[in-house]
Amino acid sequence: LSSAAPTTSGIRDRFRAHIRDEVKRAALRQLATGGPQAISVNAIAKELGVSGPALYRYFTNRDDLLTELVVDAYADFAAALRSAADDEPQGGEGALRAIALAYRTWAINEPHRYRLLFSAPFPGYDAQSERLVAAAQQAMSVLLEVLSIPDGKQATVLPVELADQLVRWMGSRGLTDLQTVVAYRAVILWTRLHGLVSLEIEGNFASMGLDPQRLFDSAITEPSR
Amino acid sequence: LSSAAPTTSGIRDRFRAHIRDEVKRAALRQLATGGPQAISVNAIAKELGVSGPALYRYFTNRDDLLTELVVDAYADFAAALRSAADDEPQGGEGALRAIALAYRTWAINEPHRYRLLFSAPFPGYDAQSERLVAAAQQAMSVLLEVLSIPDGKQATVLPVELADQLVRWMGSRGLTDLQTVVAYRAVILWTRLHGLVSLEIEGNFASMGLDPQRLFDSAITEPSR
DNA sequence: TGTACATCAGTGAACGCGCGTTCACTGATGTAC
DNA sequence: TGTACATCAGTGAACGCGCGTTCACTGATGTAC
Repeated sequence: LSSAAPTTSGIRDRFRAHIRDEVKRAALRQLATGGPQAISVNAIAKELGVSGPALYRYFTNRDDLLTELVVDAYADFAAALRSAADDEPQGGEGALRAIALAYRTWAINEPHRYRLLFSAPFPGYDAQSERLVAAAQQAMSVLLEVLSIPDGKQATVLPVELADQLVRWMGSRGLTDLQTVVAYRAVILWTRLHGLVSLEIEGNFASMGLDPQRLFDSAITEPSR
Repeated sequence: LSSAAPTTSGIRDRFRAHIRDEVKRAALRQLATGGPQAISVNAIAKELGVSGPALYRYFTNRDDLLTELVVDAYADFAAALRSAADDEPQGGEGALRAIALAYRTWAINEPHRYRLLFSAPFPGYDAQSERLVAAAQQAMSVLLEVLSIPDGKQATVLPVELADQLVRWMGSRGLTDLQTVVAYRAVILWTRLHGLVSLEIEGNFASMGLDPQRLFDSAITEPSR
């Protein structure tokens, strides 16, 4: 019923918003502990010292709550990247470095939320809801825009089809003044960051005795190797 | 009880092995459909037209079955890479290409199994069992060995600590005649392959309108960009 | 300012469901004499 | 070759558990007169 945002900000509405927040925080705690399917309406209620059905005053159902978590994570992640990019002189040598660092830091600090965005989603959960798609697209715009750092490298020759697809995507996202090759570079950079970060998150480097931080630094320092 | 491998290969033993296999295949089907936690003893039994408790003749419990699946996946994945490497003239220009292709092909064909290896594992599942660790280490040896392709690039200067860690890992895996820088290169290549493949698997490129195959080809064709 | 009423947060019981696992058992099947 | 016995695959009932969700309800709390 009542998952609509409260436009009128009466006393009760502010109370509602506050509780919604507490529920979400408890859900994130469970996510961090036991993975996505550990998020349980009843368990959250118990954690908040309240009966299970009480939560249905604040979220229409479990899926509604999960959607909220994902949407929040997208926004949070995008904001972190944006902020890192804004702190740095645009297009400077350190820009990529700063953004890469922000990317990793966010993921390392909240691996479960990072997984929520880029790893296997909730089982039996519909990831095609309008809200979700919108949130995802917005975050991806920020991510790729921020990673679109022109470098002095020789021009890459892209297959026409790929170039077309990139142009189409850029158009749909309002990034019209972007070189196609730069957009391509941004996508590639993203895949590299994700590769490093997602393997680190699952403990793959640690189990090999490699220091993830150092590995990341080396990989980022000479991105062209 | 009876999860030990049958050394004596009597009639009943072969029967057992056959059923064990059918159970695993059903489990993989459920994994493909509903994710890791959709693998249910009772559901598998139903699919095989048998009562739930019957399966306890073949696996001591659910975790035992899961372990089996993961171990199999590691072996299978490693075999695919090994085979691709063996089909190619060693160290040749096409070697990396062939292995990258094999890597992607395996992952694309069985994304759920690929996730089993490199994405978030089963919730509440102990991934530290001896069998599992052994299987994982063996597969990683193959993966990195196969990716250890010397190239003509200028020497990379690695931080001492990272170099030490790499040497130690190589030693523990019996890869003594490997240059440290080449091992480093292999790790980096792995992170790039994983980045591309894991993002493709979750549909991230498709949702941007990008052809994953073409993107992969471009990324692999100019790995130094 | 004081009172009456409508709103709504939260409760407890109940629903049907599926899970992993145990237990005592039946009955077929391979094996040993 | 024929019979007796031990093995063992599979059954059905039962265990305790937790899940999401509904329902009719109580009682406090904000609001309107």
